[in-house]
Amino acid sequence: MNKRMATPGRAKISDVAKLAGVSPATVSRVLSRPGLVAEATRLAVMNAVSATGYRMNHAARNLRKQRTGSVVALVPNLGNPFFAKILEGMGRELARGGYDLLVADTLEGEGRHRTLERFLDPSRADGIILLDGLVPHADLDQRDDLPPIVTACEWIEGASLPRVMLDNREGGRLAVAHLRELGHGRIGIIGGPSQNVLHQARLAGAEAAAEGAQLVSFPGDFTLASGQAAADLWTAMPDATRPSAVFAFSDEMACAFMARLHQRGISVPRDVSVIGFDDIELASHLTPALTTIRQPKRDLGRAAAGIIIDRIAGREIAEVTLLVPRLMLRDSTAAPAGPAGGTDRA
Amino acid sequence: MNKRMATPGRAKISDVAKLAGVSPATVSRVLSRPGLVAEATRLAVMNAVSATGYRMNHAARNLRKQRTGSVVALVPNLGNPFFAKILEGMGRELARGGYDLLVADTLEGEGRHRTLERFLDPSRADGIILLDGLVPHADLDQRDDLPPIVTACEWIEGASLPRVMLDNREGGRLAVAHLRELGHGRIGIIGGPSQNVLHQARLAGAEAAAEGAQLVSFPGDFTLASGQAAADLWTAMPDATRPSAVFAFSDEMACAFMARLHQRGISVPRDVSVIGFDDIELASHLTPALTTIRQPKRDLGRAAAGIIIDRIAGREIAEVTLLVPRLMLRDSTAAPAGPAGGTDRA
DNA sequence: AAAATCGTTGTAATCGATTTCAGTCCAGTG
DNA sequence: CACTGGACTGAAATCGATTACAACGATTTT
Repeated sequence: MNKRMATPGRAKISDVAKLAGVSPATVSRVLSRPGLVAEATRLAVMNAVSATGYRMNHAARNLRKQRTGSVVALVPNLGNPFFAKILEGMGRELARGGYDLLVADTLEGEGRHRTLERFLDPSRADGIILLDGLVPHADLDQRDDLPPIVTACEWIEGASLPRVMLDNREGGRLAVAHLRELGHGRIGIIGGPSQNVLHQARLAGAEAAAEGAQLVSFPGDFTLASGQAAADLWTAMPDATRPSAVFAFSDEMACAFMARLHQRGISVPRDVSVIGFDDIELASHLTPALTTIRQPKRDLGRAAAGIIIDRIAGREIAEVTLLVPRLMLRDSTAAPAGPAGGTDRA
Repeated sequence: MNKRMATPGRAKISDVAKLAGVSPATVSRVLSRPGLVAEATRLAVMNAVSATGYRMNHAARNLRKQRTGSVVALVPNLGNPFFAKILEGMGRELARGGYDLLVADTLEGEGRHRTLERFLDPSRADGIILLDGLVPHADLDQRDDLPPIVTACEWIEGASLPRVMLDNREGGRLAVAHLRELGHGRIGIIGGPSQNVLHQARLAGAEAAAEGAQLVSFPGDFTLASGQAAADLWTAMPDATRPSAVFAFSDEMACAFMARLHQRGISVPRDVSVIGFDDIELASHLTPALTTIRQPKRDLGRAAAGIIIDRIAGREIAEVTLLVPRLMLRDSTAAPAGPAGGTDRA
């Protein structure tokens, strides 16, 4: 029953103004700073607004105010469940700050560079949260024609952009220290691409904690497929060199690794211990429940959001924000079966 | 070494025009319809463009052209890995059509209604793909001030909006038919919220295929937690009424169900068969590999994208697009252990 | 030789909201 | 009574790109 503009388009601010018998300026004021307007006028305008079903035109407002009211998060791959909770935390925090969160996929490889260029634009977003470390170094930190940027989770080596991330090194250290404590002396690592910053940091931590233990590398790229492949490699190794425990740099790889081993009749953790990284929601619902290094994902998202908000507002911010990882002890790790009658030695 | 606007802002079209010695109109033409401009002029303009580092202002363009060049997908929960592949297919198809895909989370519950209202706006998106069925019926299909909308996966009962979705009824039928064929006579159903459209359709299919078999309902809401809870209920049932097979309406519930049973020493599929729904990427990497009903997720995304593109272009479109489900036979289902010495009866 | 046409370019209006600046009106003050 | 100041409102400029329209020279047509 509303008396809306039956016309093709929608009511604009001047229509509302006309109906209320005031100027467009006044309508604008009622909508953005009601305090400036006399009570009676305000009511008249409000009535006109609802009578016309008026809704602001974003393009016009953005053009005039030179801001968009939204922050864009660029992720390398929406398919990765790992990002889900991060984005959730981010969205909530941004909402509190009055921003909308929009997520775009950089579609790894292919159009990556192009997608990035398209969104790195102050006329599209007030700020950018970059969760993809594989962007061409570019001079992202020097160009003056970009909106504020913060990198989260991954980061870009060499660029001086603010970063929010897990202490990945410490995470790697925790995992290997745990396996060492259980008594494992030969530890497999299913890592990421070798130039990946997360890979490097976690590996550094792992090496630091290895001490006497030997680390054996399996190729990986964080995907299920590579976890499965690692399982085949592991199975094919001679007993002498085969690690008694494996540290996968993502829960997905750990999951696929375990599943493949199970298919081949190998039992986790009896025959081999497995520890993952991330603590995705599913990790505790796997068989066996996966021991892993937890990233506080919601906090990470929240932190990144907080920082981008501050940067947009021109406030000073921390260059690096490190969150602390935590070992989630579950059922996929155990002491190694003695190499030849092990347990009695204890 | 680029000679960029050193000034606070960026070069605008008039700066480029000045440098190239032409009018802004010509620059605009070079950028959008180069064919209209003489070769020499075109080159001069291109040079000026790269010399100034000019980049178009989206807000201005959107305002003038009355379009945004992007499509917004509204999902109820970014955390659900199920959406990942759908969004991926969607993004690619939209890119081919010249649109950007932006994803926003409706943040189930809380701000849902508000988020929706914010994005349902032609000045924000040229089209909306709604993956959340729980929006207030609203008169979404009748209002003339909204951009084109298509619902995908879920849909809104009663509204006459175009829909793209799996044939959920058929999916339910396939699952139960499979279990029947294996010889299960009492089948548990871990469903969704009872008013959920997916739940209803799948249940209808399940019932249609049940024939003599008895269906036993467990409460569920598609989450891991509810799958786990169902496992506890199942375990607590007396042998006489306990189903020998369970059909979960999501892979996540199936996964949590299996993991919990495993913890309690119950073996799948020996003691109970489990079938899921969705075929998320992880499904084949679970232990045991999960038998499930596959949704062609990428196709679904692609189809939804295609339809919104057509709607935006004003072309006629199909009101309902049904994709066909497929049974993915893996290791979590098997014939029931004979109620009392079963197998010999065959 | 005049007229019509084509290719190319510039002028200026336009999209819709915000905001500066300059009033107008009225109450309070000296 | 003239003046200051405050509360409120409107006129008009502005954000930056697009595009309808007009204009111009050069060529082709009649």
